[in-house]
Order: sequence, then structure tokens, then C-alpha cells
Amino acid sequence: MDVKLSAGSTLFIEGDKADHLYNISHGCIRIHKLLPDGRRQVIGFLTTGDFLGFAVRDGYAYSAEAVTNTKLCGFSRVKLEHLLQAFPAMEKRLLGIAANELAVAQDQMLLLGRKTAAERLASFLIAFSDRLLKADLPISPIVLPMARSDISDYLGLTNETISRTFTRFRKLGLIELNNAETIYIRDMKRLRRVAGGEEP
Amino acid sequence: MDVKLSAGSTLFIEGDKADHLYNISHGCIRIHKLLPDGRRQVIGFLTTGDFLGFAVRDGYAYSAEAVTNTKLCGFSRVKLEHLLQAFPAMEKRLLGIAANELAVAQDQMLLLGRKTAAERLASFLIAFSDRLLKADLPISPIVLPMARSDISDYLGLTNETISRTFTRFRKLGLIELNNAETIYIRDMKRLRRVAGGEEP
DNA sequence: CGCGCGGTTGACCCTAATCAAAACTGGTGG
DNA sequence: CCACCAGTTTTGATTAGGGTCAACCGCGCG
Repeated sequence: MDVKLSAGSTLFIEGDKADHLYNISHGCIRIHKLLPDGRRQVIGFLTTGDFLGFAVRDGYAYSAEAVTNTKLCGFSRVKLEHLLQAFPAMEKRLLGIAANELAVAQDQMLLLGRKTAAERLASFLIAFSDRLLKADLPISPIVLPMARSDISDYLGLTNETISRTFTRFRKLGLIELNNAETIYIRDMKRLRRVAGGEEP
Repeated sequence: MDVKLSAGSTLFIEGDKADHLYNISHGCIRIHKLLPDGRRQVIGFLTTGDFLGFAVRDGYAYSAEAVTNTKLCGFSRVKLEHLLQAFPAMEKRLLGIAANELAVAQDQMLLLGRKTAAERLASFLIAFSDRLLKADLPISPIVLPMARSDISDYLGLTNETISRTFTRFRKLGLIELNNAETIYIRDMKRLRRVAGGEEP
């Protein structure tokens, strides 16, 4: 079943009954968790081809919102159950996807627990660039669909720190910015070293 | 195939060829990632019954070391493949386990990205307590098998901060410590509120 | 007994957060 | 077309939470 979301709108929120699994046909979705006082952690950004809505218990563990206009393909949980019955090979594929998500999540733990602001932002840019490359999309410039506040909540920082770090990178000749969304990577090698924590 | 590890010894390190999946028969395993300069992020602590060694690519994504003397049951990847062929239901179980791990990892992202030191330590104690409860083990006192440095690297903090926060909790009457390992929770309700970010 | 290691405590520092304001940006309507 | 406004981004000044460095404590072990 197809779902269309316009930028900024909500697909579901944390705790909603998790009756669907979605696959993104086109667009960008942001998933996040909130603390009672409003502090937000963005868990990830999902794009074309990504799955969304794995849930262990009966409720979603996070909220999902559209960053850009997005089209999704939704499978009801019961229908999915039948589908898996019919194509057991799919289960293996889902397991592979979940294991991959897990590895990504663990990388993000390293980032959030131990990396500096510069290392976090560099890692983010590198990951974004690698994702473009793997999707056979043009890799330069990088056009960020999400706001600074989304990036900061993803990296465990504030808007101000993101902004300052961007200008620092600019002054170091690592990147170039036209406007806030459009980024040219000028020194990929050094940016990678920063992302890996090998360079101050 | 059974494996015995004595406290402190290494099961595998990040990048090793991931040819086995393990199930912990008894003991406690710590998994972690390192940055080139030695900064460490502990990804998790695994105990009796937990699985260990899901790997997407051909290498493990983290290192695994024994916290206490540990006994594990190891399945070679090929044998596992056969096992899954024979018992397809097992795949569904593995998927469930992976999805659960993913949810735990996402909670940890919220913790690492947005929680204060006090909230992190409280969350850790609550999670430990809940795990004891779920395993039908005595819940008081909590006996921590791991060192302060393990806890700090798990929570993205330093030993000193962990230590200071323990004494703060002690002074607030939230917990009581006999020695460094043995902890009595004295005000579970407030500790839970701190863990959830609802109390300063 | 004394050594060593892990843990605690103290003094000070630094990174990133907070608070505040200016610069842009895009959209609306006169 | 341009002035205005609201929201986002950038920049600046100051603060604070947790890190770093160092001393001290306490316990187990050779």
C-alpha cells in the first residue's frame, strides 16, 4: 500500500501500534527518539530503498518524519507474515538488513560516545558521500536535505557547534559551501582522516 | 564447540575473520571498538544466553573480551548455515534477536547523544537491575562484574565522572555501596526518574 | 609487609552548550 | 519589484559539564 508524505509531516510516533513495515520508494525519512523535556536524538536518516519500521514489541521504538516529500510502500504486518511464509528466502534477506543496521548503529555509538565534534561532522559527511557513491548518484556536490538542527540531533551536538565546525572545515580547505545545503568536499583524504580520529 | 575464556582474555578482535557465532553458556563478555589513538567505546556487555558474533561482512565489527571467566558455545558459520537449512524457524528467532539488539542499540544512542552523566549511570543501573529481574536472579544487591573503566567506556564518560556520580547518588540516598562492586538500590523510583531524564 | 592496581577525591582546564544578536533566505503581499 | 516578516544559519560572548592531571586511599597479593 502506497503512502505519500510531504516534507515535515509525520509517518508515526514512538509508541504507535507497529502494524506496518515500510520501504522507501523515494525521498528521505528521519527517525528520532525524545526525552520528556524535549531533548531529541535523531537515530538515522533513511532514503530510497531503505526499510523502516522493524519493531520488536507491539509499538514503534521511535518516531518517523519526512525530511523531504517522500513516497513509501507499506506492508501490513499480517501480510508480511504471509509473504515470509511464501518466500522463506526473504527472511534471510531481512536478517542481513537487520545485521547491517546493527553494525551501523554500533559505529554511531562509537561516534556519539568517543568522537569530537569535528570527527563527528567529518564522519557524517563521509558516510553521506559513501552512500551517494554506493547508490551510483553524483557525489559532488553533496546536497543535504536536512536542516542543521537535524544534523546536530543526529550527532549529539547543537546547531551552533555544527555551524562553527562547518566554517572551521571551510577555513581549513576541507570543504566549500555555496549555501547551507550544498557542500563540495575539497580534501577527501584529510576529511577521512579526521573522521577516523587520526588527525587533530 | 565449547570455548573457555578466563577473565580478561580475548575471544576475537575487530577485523578477525568472522567464522563463528557464539552463545554464552556462563559468564560475561564485553565487546568494544577502538579509535586509532586508543579511545574505546564499549558497545555492550553480554551474559548467559546472549548471542555474539553476528557479522555482516567477513570480519567482526568489534572486539570481544571476557569480563569474568566465561564458557561459550561456538557454531562455525558453515554449520550454522546447515542448521538454518534444517530448522528454518530458527531464522525467525535470529531475526527477532537482531531486531531486539537494534532497539537496545538505539536506546544507547539516545543515552550517548543526549543524556547527562547522572542520567547515563542511572540508566545503566536500571538496565542492569531489569536484566537481573528478567533472568530471575536476586536483584539486590547488584554485583557489577566489570571495572569502572568498562562502565565509563560504555557510557561515553571517564572513570572519574563515574566515580563522582556514584558518590553523588550515594549522598542523595539513591544507592548504597559496600565496596566498588556491590550496589544496593535504595530509591528505585527516583533512580528511574533520573534515568528517564525527568529529574535533575 | 610493602607493592601495585583500581577506585576515589581534588584542582584546574577545555570543549561544546547556552544565551544573544546579526546575517541570510525564502515567501507574502502591497 | 521591493519591503517586510518568519525561520534558519552564522557569529560572538560567556558558562558549565565533564575531562585531565595529580594525589591519595584501600584492598588483595606476592
